[in-house]
Amino acid sequence: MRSQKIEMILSVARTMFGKYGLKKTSLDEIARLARVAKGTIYNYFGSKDRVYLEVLKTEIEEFISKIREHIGLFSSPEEKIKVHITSRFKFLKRENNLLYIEKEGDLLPSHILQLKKELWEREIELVKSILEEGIEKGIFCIKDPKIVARTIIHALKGFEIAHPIKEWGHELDTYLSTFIETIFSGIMCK
Amino acid sequence: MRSQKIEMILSVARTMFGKYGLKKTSLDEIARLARVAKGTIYNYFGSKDRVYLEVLKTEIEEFISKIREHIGLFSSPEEKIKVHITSRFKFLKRENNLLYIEKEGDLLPSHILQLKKELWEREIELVKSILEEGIEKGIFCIKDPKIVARTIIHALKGFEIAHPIKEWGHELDTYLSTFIETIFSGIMCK
Amino acid sequence: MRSQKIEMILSVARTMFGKYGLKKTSLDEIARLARVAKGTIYNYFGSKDRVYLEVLKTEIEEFISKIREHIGLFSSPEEKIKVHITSRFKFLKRENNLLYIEKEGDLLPSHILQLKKELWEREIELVKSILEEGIEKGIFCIKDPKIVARTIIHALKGFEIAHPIKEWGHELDTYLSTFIETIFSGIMCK
Amino acid sequence: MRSQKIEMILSVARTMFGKYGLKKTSLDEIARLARVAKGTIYNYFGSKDRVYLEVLKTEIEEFISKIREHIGLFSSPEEKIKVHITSRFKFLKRENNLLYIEKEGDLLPSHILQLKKELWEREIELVKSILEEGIEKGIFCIKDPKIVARTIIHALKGFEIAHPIKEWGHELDTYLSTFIETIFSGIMCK
DNA sequence: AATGAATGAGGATTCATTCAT
DNA sequence: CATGAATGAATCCTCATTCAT
Repeated sequence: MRSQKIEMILSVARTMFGKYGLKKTSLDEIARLARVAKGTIYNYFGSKDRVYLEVLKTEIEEFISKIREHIGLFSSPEEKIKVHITSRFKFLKRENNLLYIEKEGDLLPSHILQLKKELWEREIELVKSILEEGIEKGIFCIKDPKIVARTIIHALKGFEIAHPIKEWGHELDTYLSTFIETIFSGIMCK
Repeated sequence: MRSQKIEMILSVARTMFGKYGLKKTSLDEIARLARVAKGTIYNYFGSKDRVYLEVLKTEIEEFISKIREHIGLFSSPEEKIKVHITSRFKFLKRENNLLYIEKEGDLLPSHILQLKKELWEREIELVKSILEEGIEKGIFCIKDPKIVARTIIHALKGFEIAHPIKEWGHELDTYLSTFIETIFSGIMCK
Repeated sequence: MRSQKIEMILSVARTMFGKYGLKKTSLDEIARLARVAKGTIYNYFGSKDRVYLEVLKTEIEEFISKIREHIGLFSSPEEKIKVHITSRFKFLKRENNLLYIEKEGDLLPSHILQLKKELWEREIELVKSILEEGIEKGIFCIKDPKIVARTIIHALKGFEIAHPIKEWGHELDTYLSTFIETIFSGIMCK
Repeated sequence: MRSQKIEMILSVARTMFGKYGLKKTSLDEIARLARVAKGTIYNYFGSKDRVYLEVLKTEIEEFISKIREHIGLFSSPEEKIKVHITSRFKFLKRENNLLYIEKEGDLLPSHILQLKKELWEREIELVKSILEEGIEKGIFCIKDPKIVARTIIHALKGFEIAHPIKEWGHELDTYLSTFIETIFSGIMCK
């Protein structure tokens, strides 16, 4: 059971990192808003990076489990893919999201970048397994499910880059529909 | 005609920004390598951001015109799309590239992010026009060329994120082939 | 009888202070390695300095008694002086030694510096008494045994400064021989 | 020609480093007393260490040249040695001296320690050359002038350790006389 | 007696920007 | 035009010490 102070620190950190990123968020500010001494943060986490890492890890696990949960509600591979995509964006729509695109680019320490990359691989694996299920059932007709999975995830990530969360309204839904449709027309058996 | 000093500054800035990003490049260093006084840079550009902006603008124009040039060599829409994709990556493979994904993420001032976003829109427009040409010629069978264009560009950008330039070797070619194939199987008329 | 915790703290402190010095050793680290809470150290010692003081005192007593013990094995003043010198260096060669030169220089609190100074005076007294014994026996011909004692001790300390322990190999032995010889040719009766 | 600011910084730095040592002197304080911005110090020196280094270098050169100068006034080797010793202490008696013993012990960066060690070697060489001169002239009867030189310098350094400058009054003179005498009785030909 | 959470002052370093010459 | 000296705010991190439990 984590102390209230830790929770407070993590909560503030999540907000600040989400809003301003690792570099532009200072521990001074986190400490001030969390009403703790800066030293306290160091007692718990040891470094700024570690605070970021902790927040990020939590967020990643939430992200993956949320998607899995939603997917679990459906049995047809088509539905699963659709739900994956919509769940994904629903999650990313949350304010101040650390997973939302590459908020920091190259400026993140390598072990943090690594963590992010691992997340994408997990997501790709998830999609791949759905595709394979679809292939077995004779619904999807594609040669390389891994590459198609990658294409899908990449396209979704690319979309994030081009469009800041704030602008996501109806346009997003329209886009997603057409996107999903396009994808399916490429992978469904004729 | 820009003075030789300006050219020198921009040239050095391009290299440094490309290598280390906006935040991690100091004007001190640019001034030193360009063999001018820091004050001189301020005389010409007024701020660090403006220097970055200038470099970025140049690069964007180069990027677009390079792609256009390559596309112009072909007449079939399919070829044009393929060439667009390959030209794109060939350009981004160049060392110290400011356009390569979001090297800086949120750390870039908003008017610079704006500029980048405009670039992607221009690129999407480019692809869209090719798609429309294909539709007219009865080669492509899709409803909304704008969204498909977006999907293509986004997927390409997503790929950049997941794979640092350095890792681009044969894998890139394989990926691109499959990617192109997948895309085409989705948009070509049956 | 000191509690086991105190012994543990002192033991760890000795190692750490010996390795890294007063300034560069943190109580956090001592507490961690001694498997006690930092507060416990404060309960027993009151401050970091006092911990250092305690360790130093122990070491000083060991140093002096070791030398006395070795000297006691010989009866001729010449031998005693030689043995003093060699015992001295043998002791200082031990890893993580608090007495080895001025590991901390001015950074030590004045009452600790005082303690160190007292040690040297005790050592000088020791040598002086040997010299006096030699004078009585007609072996040493010197006017002021106190100053000669001082010279000897000082020269030995000066040697420590110029040559870090790690470099002590054969060179040390050669140096010591010549040093002893030089000293003796100055103090022995012709 | 160094600017007035640089001179001011170095002057303040010399005083502060001399009084409190490298670790315990903050650049904040140097900047404040020198009436410059901290950044200015970094413009000139790049780091705290470099400031210390600069001060130390100056002091070393002064030290050596002062001794040489005084020695030059005498022609007999005996006098030269005596003058070396007294000049040495006269110099070290100056307030806030960086050369006075090992003010910082192990806490100095290695390249600074190196510089200090080089100084002692230079001083030993100086004494050695005087001893050799004395041997040629048939005044000194010793086998290894290098080791004897070392012994002399070491003994002098050892003395510094045991006795803080402040306590140097008459005692110093008495000590030096006896010390010199003892040394000479050991090295002069019978 | 023992703990360990919490503090907060202190210090080195970086760098965009200004401005007098 | 060009310079480059000077600034000072901003930021991360350390650690001895206190104190409520």
